Amino acid sequence: MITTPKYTRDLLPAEFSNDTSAQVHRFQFIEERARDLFRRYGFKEIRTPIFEHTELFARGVGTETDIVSKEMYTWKDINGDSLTLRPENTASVIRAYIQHKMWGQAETVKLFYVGPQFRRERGQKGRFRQFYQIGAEVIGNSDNPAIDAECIEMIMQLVADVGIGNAELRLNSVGDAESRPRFAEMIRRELAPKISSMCGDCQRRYETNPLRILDCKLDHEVVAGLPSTLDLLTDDARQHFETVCRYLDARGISYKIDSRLVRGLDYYTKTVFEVVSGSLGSQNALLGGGRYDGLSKELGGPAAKGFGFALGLDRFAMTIPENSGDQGNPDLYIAHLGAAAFERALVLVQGLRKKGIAAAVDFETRSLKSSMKLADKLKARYVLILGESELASGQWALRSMKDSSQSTISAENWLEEITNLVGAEEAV
RNA sequence: GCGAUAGUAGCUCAGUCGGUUAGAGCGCCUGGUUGUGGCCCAGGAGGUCGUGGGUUCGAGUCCCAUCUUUCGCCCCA
Repeated sequence: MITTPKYTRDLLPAEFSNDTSAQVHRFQFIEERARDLFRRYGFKEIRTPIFEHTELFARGVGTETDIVSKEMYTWKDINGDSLTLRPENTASVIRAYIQHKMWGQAETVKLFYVGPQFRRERGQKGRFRQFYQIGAEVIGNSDNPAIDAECIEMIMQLVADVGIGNAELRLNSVGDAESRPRFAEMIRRELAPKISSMCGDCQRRYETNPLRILDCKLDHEVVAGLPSTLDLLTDDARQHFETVCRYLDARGISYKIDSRLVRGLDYYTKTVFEVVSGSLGSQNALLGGGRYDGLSKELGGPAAKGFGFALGLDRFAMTIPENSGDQGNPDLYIAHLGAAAFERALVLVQGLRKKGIAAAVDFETRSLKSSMKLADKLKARYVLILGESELASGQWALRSMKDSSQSTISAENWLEEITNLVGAEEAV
């Protein structure tokens, strides 16, 4: 039997999946809520290729990151190009911003994306080799803290809209280009006497990227003893961060400042944040993001500033309440008896579907009993019973599966009567 | 890449010390008299016990290998 590749999975309709966190209607529900928010906040959708030139991610994400150094699906195309399945989407969006010279059209560009990303990681709860992200980016001349605050506001609104209650927002600033060397210098100075006893990763990071040591879980006691990097921010970066905090306060958005929060992508500057949920297990980040003022230039574009975030749809789907989303069951099922009724039913569903009603009909003619069973299994809200006596009398029976009540539909006015009854409740 | 778990029916699982035709619940199909779902009752279909090798008179059960799952480390969404 051919199955899904390692650590990938099918997202299925609810009736085919016991694993609620892999049911498509939950993903659709989250996407719908997100799209509605993006519309209100003025974000337009962008769809970038699922693969790009490898160089884009190497330069954009950073060669020192885990993602680029060991998690990318990279292959050589026939013409010799090195191509890579996108491990994240921000670099692609910035690439598109540059390629299409968007800065010439609008001072501030607001884009969002929805789609699969690929990283060759070992699977685990909430982590897959093909996973889905929704993200948004604000790109332009301005690095006004109001942008940071508005994006965070929007994303926290989404968290609330989909019904996630126990999420915590963590906030930090990783500083600007001038702050970074101060962090590194401080960390090297403080850790010089202790580094030989720290873990292998930290010893390597000590040389290559000292900031990442803050992320270490093994030597967290040593890390906890370090001075806060927030004290080392340049005036500009500090002021920016304080303003973001003030703007969030004004909106009534609560957050926890975590000076050890370091993100694994190299492009972040100043504001970084993530939202975690206690109910996720070890991979507890629901979403993450921040500011990346150097990325456009790094990729050969203008010196545009940027702010963005990505949320893990798979993890959202695990966290939203049990009954979220509409499984798409029929509004009405037609139980037909006999050849004449069957042919009539085929035309009736066409009319109902044109009116926006989810009408179902079985292609086999069967007993009324098994038709009713099927309607029950399909979770149809109503059953229209169409048999010989109904056709003869012009009085059709419409049964509510919820309360077992039955009413009569007249053959002359059937479409209106049914739409009124079935469609009216639909709107509720 | 490292560590740990598990793999028996569509699903969730039981299966004793190695010993006859491998079980249960749920689901599915059929029936319980005329054209009415759920509840109940009866019957039925469905399994190379992940795969390959080995030990043995005999392997779902023991050994080795391999694949896959899940969870943790790492890292991220």
